[in-house]
Amino acid sequence: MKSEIILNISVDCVVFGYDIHTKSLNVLLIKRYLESEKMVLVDDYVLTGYHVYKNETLDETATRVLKELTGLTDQYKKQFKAFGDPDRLLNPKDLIWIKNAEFHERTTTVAYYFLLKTEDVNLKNNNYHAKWFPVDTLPELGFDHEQIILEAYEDLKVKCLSEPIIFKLLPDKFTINEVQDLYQSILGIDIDNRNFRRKLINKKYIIALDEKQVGVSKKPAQLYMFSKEVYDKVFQKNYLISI
Amino acid sequence: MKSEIILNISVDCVVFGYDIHTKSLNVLLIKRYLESEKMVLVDDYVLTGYHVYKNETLDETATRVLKELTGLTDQYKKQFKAFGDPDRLLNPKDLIWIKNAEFHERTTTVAYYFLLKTEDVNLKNNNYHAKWFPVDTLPELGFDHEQIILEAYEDLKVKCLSEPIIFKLLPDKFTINEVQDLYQSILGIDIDNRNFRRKLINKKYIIALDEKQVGVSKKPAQLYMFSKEVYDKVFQKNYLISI
DNA sequence: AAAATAAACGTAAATATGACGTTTATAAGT
DNA sequence: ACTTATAAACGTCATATTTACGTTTATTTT
Repeated sequence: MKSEIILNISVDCVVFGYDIHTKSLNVLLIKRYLESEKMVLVDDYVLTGYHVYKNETLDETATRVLKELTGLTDQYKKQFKAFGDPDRLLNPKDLIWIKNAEFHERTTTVAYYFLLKTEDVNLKNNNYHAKWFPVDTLPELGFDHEQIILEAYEDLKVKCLSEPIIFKLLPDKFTINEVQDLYQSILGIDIDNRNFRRKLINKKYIIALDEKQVGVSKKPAQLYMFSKEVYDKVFQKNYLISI
Repeated sequence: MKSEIILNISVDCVVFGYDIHTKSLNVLLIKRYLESEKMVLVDDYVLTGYHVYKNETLDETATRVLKELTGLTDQYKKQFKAFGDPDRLLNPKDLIWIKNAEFHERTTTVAYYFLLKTEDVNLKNNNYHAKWFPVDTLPELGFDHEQIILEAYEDLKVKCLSEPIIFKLLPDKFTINEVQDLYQSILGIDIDNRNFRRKLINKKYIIALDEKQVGVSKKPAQLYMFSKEVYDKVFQKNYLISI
């Protein structure tokens, strides 16, 4: 039996948003819907994604998908993995049926993650029932999207230890303790504040500002910024992290 | 003007092979050929790759492609990036023509790299004119394959500093100096032998064997092995490499 | 003015690193 | 049997980093 296969290529986006107030790392998810005449909602969540347009690069698709959902452009994004199992979009019960069909669709998705601040996203009037979920308490997810999120999260954990992407999740001006809270949220560990503080302040690319917190009800903390210029200069040499 | 687009999905494989004797990290390339009636060779090289079969996962395609070229199975492989620019397979001169065509093909490729020992590959009687090239002196490459190789190499450089993948490129029993030579080849740096030696020997997962080199014309070196079991135990805790 | 508290500073021991000098075991040559 | 050449292996010291804690300070609230 000869059976046709219809290939699709899509981009799925894991949008990580950090909430500096609740100190939680979240993922932005939308309600799954069936693509019939009307949008019929299903009772689980999925990542946002879309198929790749004709003259579009994969990066451009990812950027478009993020903009459509959040209105944001120019956010940190990283392509981290392609998912292409033949049956990745099917429920187990559909499998027997599909094996005998005359054709079936197959969608390979290239997965990206974005790093941004939850406060930068306005979820009012969005058409997707989009909602933030803490990365450690995800809802039921459609397709293979739970796996995609978990792999994105793993990549983020590793990457945040070797590159200064953490600062994409923080405001331009931040306190040392806010950085520590963020590391603790992402990695799920406790860090000694006194050692962390010393280590971070000693970095040349962490620059103390002439400014302190305002509107806090305790001793206001010193504000710092991250200098990408300094970072890039410093790290031209330091290839040998360990071995 | 309405124009059709034909989607293809392929897997391309960057096969890294380390030659312990010449101490060089190589990439296995084949001659590019035109898919007309007969195989017409072109004067540049490309990676091995193939389209993804109907019921195949991406990983399975990569495994199949490696086996077809080298006969090898069970080698370390890593999917590291998808390349999907709309015109990535075209020469610049084709671009004007294609923009007005009624349809054009577009191939998204999911790129993998493999780590293995050159000596494990038998290149006699291969149908692809396959040849090893040192990673720092690549020949002219077709399509966007030079970029793919360079990105694979970058990924390898970073990854070999944080994970023990280096040992996939060495025989089961190796000397300290062989490990040093390999790091130096990959990273393109010089490492102090005395410090490197101390550091490596202190790792719990580097295990001294009851064996020495044979057939060398100098003092024969102690042989060691890498223990994945010990490594996995040790690194359950050590999440915080730095920060 | 006192209390509460997060921010910020300090210290000493242990460990790791970087930059070197020295000794040793072996095969090959005499 | 001795010497030589050479890669392998070991040693040292100063400096830097990490770990595990204790203490002080600046600010707001009571």
